[in-house]
Amino acid sequence: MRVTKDDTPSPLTLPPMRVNRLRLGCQGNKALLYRVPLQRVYPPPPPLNLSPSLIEQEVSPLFLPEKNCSSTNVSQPPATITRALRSVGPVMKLLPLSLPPVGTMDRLPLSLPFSPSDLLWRYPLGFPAPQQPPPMSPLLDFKTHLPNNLASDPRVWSREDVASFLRWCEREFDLPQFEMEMFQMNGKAMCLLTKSDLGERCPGSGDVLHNVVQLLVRDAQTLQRCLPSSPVTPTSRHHYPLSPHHITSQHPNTPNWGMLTPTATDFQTRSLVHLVHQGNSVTLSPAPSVDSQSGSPQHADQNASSSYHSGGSNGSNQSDSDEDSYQDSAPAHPSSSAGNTGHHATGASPPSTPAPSLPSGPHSPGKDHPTAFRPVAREFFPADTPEPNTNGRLLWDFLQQLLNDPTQRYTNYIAWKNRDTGVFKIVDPAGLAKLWGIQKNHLSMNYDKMSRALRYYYRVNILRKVQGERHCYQFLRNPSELKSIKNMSLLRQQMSPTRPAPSLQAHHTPAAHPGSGMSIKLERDEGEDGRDSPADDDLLPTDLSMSPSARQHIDTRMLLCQAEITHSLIGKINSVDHAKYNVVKVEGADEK
DNA sequence: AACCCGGAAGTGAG
DNA sequence: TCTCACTTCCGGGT
Repeated sequence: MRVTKDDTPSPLTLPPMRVNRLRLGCQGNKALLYRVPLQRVYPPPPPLNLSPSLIEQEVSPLFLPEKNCSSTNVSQPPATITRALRSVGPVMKLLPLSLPPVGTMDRLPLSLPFSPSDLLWRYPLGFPAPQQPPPMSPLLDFKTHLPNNLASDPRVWSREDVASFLRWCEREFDLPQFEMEMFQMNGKAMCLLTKSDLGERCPGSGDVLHNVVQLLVRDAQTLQRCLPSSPVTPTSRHHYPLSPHHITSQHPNTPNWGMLTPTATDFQTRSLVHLVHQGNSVTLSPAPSVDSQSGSPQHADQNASSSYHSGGSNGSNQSDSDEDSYQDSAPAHPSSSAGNTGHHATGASPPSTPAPSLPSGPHSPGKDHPTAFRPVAREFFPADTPEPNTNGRLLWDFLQQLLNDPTQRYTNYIAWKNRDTGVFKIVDPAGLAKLWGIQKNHLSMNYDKMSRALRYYYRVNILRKVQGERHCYQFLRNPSELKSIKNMSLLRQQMSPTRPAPSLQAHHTPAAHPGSGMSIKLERDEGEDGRDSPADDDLLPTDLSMSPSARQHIDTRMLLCQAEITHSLIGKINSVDHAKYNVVKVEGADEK
């Protein structure tokens, strides 16, 4: 579904903006938003729906301590405020708030991607937080399926609660029966068990259990930070003015991509289903795309019969980010800066095309505001899956966005040669590099450097060089896979402190998951370019820093296990969510 | 000369 | 402090 600007402000992403940031400060007793010097601002800033006035109304009473609030000290946000805001989690995440780069426009070779007024909808004034639920993870959704008697915080569970939880886990995750004698402990004690502890107590299920517990704990901690008497404490479930048109959810039959996107540990993410619970008039639309259903993402290898482009049933190869369906409202036109002859398509015009909803996070303005600031439902990966600020910040994602620009404004820089196979050509290497440099605020970027970054993608099978053709590369992953790469990367990051031990659960096989949209392939690159791409490359899809030799020492099983666990968890979450969806679903909402 | 490759070290954000 | 995704620089090859 495409949404017009009126409907949904498109938090744009491309190209980059270098703008002043707003920071929260205080003056006297009042909170202020003030600018801080030019900083790098990435396209999808987690929108913060704060306005000075509202901050005064809503925040000041609770968050503004008298101290630190000097009328003269406007140059730095009082740490207390910052902490206070941080303490409520992403809902009140500071920054970046983009403002029109007043004094910096001239430094922008590109026209701004949006007008100041655009910022109003990008960062609508208003303070939705009061009724906004705290950051949720998908787990919070399935958490509601915990046995009724269980508190959300496992640390307060009694011994009986623990037993109840374990039984529930057995059911929910198809785990082998736990030996209850091994869990004669209360919840607090259980939470203190390490992964290996749990592994010993329940071989084969320990890591799953550990992950679940840790996620619950983390959520509980997050909630604890959010709930206390803060103005952001959710007070109503009806705050989200979600209309059927603005939130899509996953069809129960839809592969897990929509739900998979938010990593199980992404606590800045609320699943769509959660939103469904928040607002009771949510229609899940549009119908899942073929891609989403397609289950197993396909590679775009030359010999792949399938289309690279499997991700886009609408005919556009939507990158993961594109699947977020964003579009810039008025993307800067590169041409002006990169010395290209690019057409000024929409320089000052409002987005005429559907606004891609940024992975701006669950707290994007759209979800918090009734009409004007609603997030755009993503066509293939429904609005539940905001991705934490990765859009446009990853090079491949950036390229995808340019390539998939609906109005083809960047074809002077980069263009598909064969969209179906993911082959594209960098038409203007220098110009593209410049754009990338702007995006990353590395103004000395050139093609040499950018191409080095591209070459790192060979290693992880995201890209390959098209032999014999200058400036031609090929995406080896379809959008779904790219999304999974991102997810896995995020998950890996988030779970890094508790990475699973290299144990492979017997029932977790590294096979593709039919219908899940996720497949863990051990496909080996044809190797025509001789790159080192061990079979497990796919398993570390985005770990660009790892040397090939180091990669060879990676315990593939561990990775598989991790992926499987992740998949299992998310799949469970998904299925639970679906079940819940069936309950909550608005009448008349057609699942098909 | 431009492109392409990949090693190595550094950077900055999270 | 660590990881990740680059960035920067480079020597070498085509």
